[in-house]
Amino acid sequence: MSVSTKSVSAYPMGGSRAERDFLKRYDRREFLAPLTTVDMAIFAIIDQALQVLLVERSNFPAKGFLALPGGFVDETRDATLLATAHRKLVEKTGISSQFLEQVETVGSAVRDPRGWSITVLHFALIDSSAIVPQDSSNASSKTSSNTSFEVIRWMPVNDALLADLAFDHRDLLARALGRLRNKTRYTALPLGLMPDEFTLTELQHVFEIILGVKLEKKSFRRRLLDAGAVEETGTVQHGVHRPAAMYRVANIGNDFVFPRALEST
Amino acid sequence: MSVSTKSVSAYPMGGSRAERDFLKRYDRREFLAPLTTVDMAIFAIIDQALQVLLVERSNFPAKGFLALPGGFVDETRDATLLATAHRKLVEKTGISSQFLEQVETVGSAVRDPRGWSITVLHFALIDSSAIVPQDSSNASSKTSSNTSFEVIRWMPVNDALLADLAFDHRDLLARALGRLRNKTRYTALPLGLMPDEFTLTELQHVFEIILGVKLEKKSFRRRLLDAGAVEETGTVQHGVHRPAAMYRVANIGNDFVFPRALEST
DNA sequence: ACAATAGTGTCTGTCAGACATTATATG
DNA sequence: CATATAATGTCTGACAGACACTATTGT
Repeated sequence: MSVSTKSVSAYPMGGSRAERDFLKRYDRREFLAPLTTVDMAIFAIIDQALQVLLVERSNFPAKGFLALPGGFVDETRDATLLATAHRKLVEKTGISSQFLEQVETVGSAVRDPRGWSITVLHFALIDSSAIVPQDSSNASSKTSSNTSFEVIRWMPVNDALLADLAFDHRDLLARALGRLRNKTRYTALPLGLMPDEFTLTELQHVFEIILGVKLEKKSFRRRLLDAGAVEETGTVQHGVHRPAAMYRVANIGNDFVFPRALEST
Repeated sequence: MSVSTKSVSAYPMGGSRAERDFLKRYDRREFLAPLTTVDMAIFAIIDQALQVLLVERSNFPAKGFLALPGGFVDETRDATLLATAHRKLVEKTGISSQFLEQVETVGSAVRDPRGWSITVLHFALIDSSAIVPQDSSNASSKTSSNTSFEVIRWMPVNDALLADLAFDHRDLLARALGRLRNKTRYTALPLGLMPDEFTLTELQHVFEIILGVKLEKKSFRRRLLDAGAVEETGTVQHGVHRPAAMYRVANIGNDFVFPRALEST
């Protein structure tokens, strides 16, 4: 009740002399902030299974354990948290992806033995056929906290959920996977896992792998075609029997949120 | 390919001597982490409008500007990020709420003049009739970064979205509001804004205030009653005309996700 | 009795599920 | 031409929207 909206000018333009003095004297190093990292659950379909990229930690803590790739914000290179996540993705896979999003942020006093720590968890979906094998000695895989090599390994998510991962990474993986599964029920998100061209049957199989249930062919095609999420390339894929029309992702970047979820039961 | 799942024991149990040595020598103070805060968009229905709690900043930077309440993780008191958010809520309103959730985390080099900063944005829904006016001199409103009083002010969200808020708080408010509006379309989330007892007409009005559209009475009642989200208290509210049955929230803590969204158009 | 609000009956439209049917390749 | 897979036709069921209708109170 004491501040009128009109009485203040837009922040941060200008800045009073007092504010400038404050900022000149301010030194972040005087304050202890939680250890903050960005962790990635990078998914791809490999050998007809949903797999997640893990790294073997080459440094303490949890040295030798498998972990989700991640690292610290590089203040000189990353303009935003999404940029940090994107950088991590490219470092590990050599490719970029439109299908990169924040899942949630987990922070607690006990999740890392170094002290109160926070991780901003993201997931990324990639087309496994586009992966560029990363040289382990690649300088870009070094981070401010890690100057050694990290061995990359893909593992089926069902195995990874049973493995002893570093820190709370099994829980983080479960959260990322939960988000992916949920969004698969009401969006066209799994398009992010497909190669440039694919058949609708192949796309349906990917949905089925993620959800762990069989889907109705007719409903599935109707949804995606009516929404304009995919478009025919004009070519066909010849197999042993009737050839299948090839499709590509249409209107990439669109979200394709469907009005009802699949398998609501 | 080089690490067998079986070859590692569960983390963090045990911990090798080398790991213990590493942790003994490790000092977080040597690393510069982004400035990390938890910010809150606390919503309530006041005067038939959706309002948000703002504070007038009493310290630099952005001194004098209105801002979403927030602050640093208190490593000695907060076990998790949710605990930090909950503590902030209680400090500002004097009450607790089951309807407190993380929205997203925003981080960039430019959002705070002190340097690379991150905020973990949450929203909370409260029953305005339960608010305990907080003494401005309440010691618990002091944080490690702020030892002065903060003036609390409720403002209709539509006004707040046009006001000059500190930092990027107008954007944060828009994000929290977007989440609230979206979830209002397919969950029973606005129950968090209701008093202990209410009529279905009152509840419908709250939904309408949030969404900014009129809803169909029959559909609205059918949804909530069929889902078991509310239950009759057995009492009625006498007004000028036909009395209305009073309801309370049923199965609090349940999420009540509906199979279809409202006003999908 | 009338005005105003609470509450119900019931029809329609949309879209996912089920499943039968037709289409088109290859061997 | 037999068979496997691709692709379509069409009926059903669940549930939101529309809106007319009935119910119950105070004045």
